[in-house]
Amino acid sequence: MDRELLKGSTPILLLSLLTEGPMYGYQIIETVLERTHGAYTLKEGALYPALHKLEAAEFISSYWQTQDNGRDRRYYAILPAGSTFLEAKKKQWSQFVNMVEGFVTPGGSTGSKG
Amino acid sequence: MDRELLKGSTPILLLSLLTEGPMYGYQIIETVLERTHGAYTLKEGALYPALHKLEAAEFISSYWQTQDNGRDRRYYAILPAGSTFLEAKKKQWSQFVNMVEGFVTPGGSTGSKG
DNA sequence: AAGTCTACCTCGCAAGGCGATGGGAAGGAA
DNA sequence: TTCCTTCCCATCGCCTTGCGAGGTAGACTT
Repeated sequence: MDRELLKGSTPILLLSLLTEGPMYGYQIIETVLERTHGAYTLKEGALYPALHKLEAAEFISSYWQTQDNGRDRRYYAILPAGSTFLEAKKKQWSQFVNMVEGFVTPGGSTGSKG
Repeated sequence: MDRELLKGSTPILLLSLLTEGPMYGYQIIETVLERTHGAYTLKEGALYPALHKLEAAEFISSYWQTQDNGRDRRYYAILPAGSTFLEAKKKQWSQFVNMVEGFVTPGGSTGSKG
């Protein structure tokens, strides 16, 4: 997986994931790993800064939760503003994909959805 | 258009464009502008370094050509190695798109093509 | 006690796009 | 001639983002 391709798409990934419910960092990494069948390992050095940035922008919120074994985990949950932002990002995403595909397959569908 | 999304996709754009025939820098900028109906302006600060890098990697070659009016233009043409590279990049691209879409639409098609 | 797993986080680096800036030639207007 | 616009090339510093490496620490296993 080309890392450069990832740049800018991490917020979409994170926000989409959190739409399904609150998750904690380590869980996010594992989930991404599972769903991509090991193809993409979200790195901690990318995840945590991204999460913090999203929280600073008030697109997500976090709270610590203690497990039965006494360990604490920091959960992240999406906020309404985050959902709005996600929708906008999704539109940008499909426009972007359509644009690239338009060049890759000039004869094909330039795409009218989005 | 989110610039961060662009990172890493410029070589695909450039190589795809050059597959249609040799082009010069200014022409590439104009073509992208036209085809995206003004949505995406390929910046010179992104274009030329990318072109030079592609040439250094021997994926494209360049030659100066004098016009009727005496002005010189630097044309870029794709090389066989560039075509091979493009195909690999395209595969990466669709895998990447599939991955992101898999998260954006968890219930939808996780995608089996690519 | 040592090792492993979970779970958090930060730092320095590299890569790539952007805005700014600059050089220079052709062509038309004043 | 001078000025402006268009065409055409290119570089530089800045910013953002992902990555590898490193650090902290509690719980459980050996």
